[in-house]
Amino acid sequence: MRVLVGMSGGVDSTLAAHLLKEQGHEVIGVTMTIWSERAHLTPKEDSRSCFAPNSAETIARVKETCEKLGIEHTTLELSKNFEELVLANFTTEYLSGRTPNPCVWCNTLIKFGAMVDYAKESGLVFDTFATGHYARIIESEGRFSLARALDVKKDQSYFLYRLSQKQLATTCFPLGSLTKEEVLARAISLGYHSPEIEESQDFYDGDYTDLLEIEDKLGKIVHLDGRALGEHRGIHRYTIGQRKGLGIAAERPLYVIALDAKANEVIVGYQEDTLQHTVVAKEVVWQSRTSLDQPVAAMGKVRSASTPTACMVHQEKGRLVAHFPDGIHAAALGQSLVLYEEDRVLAGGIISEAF
RNA sequence: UGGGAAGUCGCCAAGUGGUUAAGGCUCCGGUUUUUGGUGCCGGCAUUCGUGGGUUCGACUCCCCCCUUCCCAG
Repeated sequence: MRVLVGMSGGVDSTLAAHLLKEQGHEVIGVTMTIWSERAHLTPKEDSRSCFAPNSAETIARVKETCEKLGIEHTTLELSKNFEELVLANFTTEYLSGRTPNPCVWCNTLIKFGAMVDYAKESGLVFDTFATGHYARIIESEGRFSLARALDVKKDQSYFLYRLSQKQLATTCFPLGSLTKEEVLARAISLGYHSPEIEESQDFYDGDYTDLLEIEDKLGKIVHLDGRALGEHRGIHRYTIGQRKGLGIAAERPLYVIALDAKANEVIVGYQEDTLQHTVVAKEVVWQSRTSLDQPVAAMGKVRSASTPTACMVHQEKGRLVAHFPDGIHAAALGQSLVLYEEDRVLAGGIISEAF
């Protein structure tokens, strides 16, 4: 089989490529660039984004690694797509008082979307696309569903839940059943791990508001009880649940409870005010199930870095409604609700309401 | 310029003769993290409105001045 592997130059993607080759596949490495359109924003020389590095040095390093692996390597320029499909939405969402998750959209639209298409158009021949993501794909009865990685601590299925059946059918995650420790140990023994090959791969390693290019728009910071407590420089600088950066010295810490785009106000309250029990998500992507006839028990995640929480979920028109008996804190509109049954992702969507 | 009260870190606020001048909030740094955010860890007044005085020793007692607030004008 011919496999195209998304390479960042990091330990994970490098080992993924190595494992595929070891399994006897014909492997091609690919790296995409997505920042050219906004090159002027590059905050650091070595800024990288997933397997979309910013600097020529990083790409050179990836090529070196591929040589070492004995595989071909190609770089694809996707910054226009990234700009139009991810960054434009990123900005619109923030202006609307929501908190977008660019990685979720980039994965389905760019990385596993436009880039794969573009790779084929540019003449690369491959059957499957692979990445170093920690997630698994389970096939049963002709249906593919995304599942958590065996190493739950490193699981990245939250960022991948929007992948379609078509995408999952031609994707594989070689690291899905390995732990980070195993990956690291293996990479070190193979000589693929060095100080230059850093682990961290950020979406953007500057201040995200730089990407927005939105003018400051002064407004009020208002407490739930109606008191005006201070001023803000624009609602796009805040996210629901945020504590830091309000600049208001109160008796207790204050958290952002809501963002009112119309009134240009940031609504704040105390920690207990962030507690919610119901989350509604739209733009649903079904994974292990295709619909819900009746409520089912599931584990729900409302943000990437949080442990799944027990909930009852049902379908209401095209939306998912999850009820969390024990409550959750500050689900931010625009982030994703991802539901799990055991290890499998049941479905997920964009949070449109939480209360 | 009559009467009363008060001035301790950016904000709030303990401390009333001998403390390393609490604590909370804000802020800053680190950590966690392929978004944002949370959480966690750490940092943050040699100085108590100013100037004198009493005392072995004062943020704590006394006096002047400055400032603020309340009442009366």
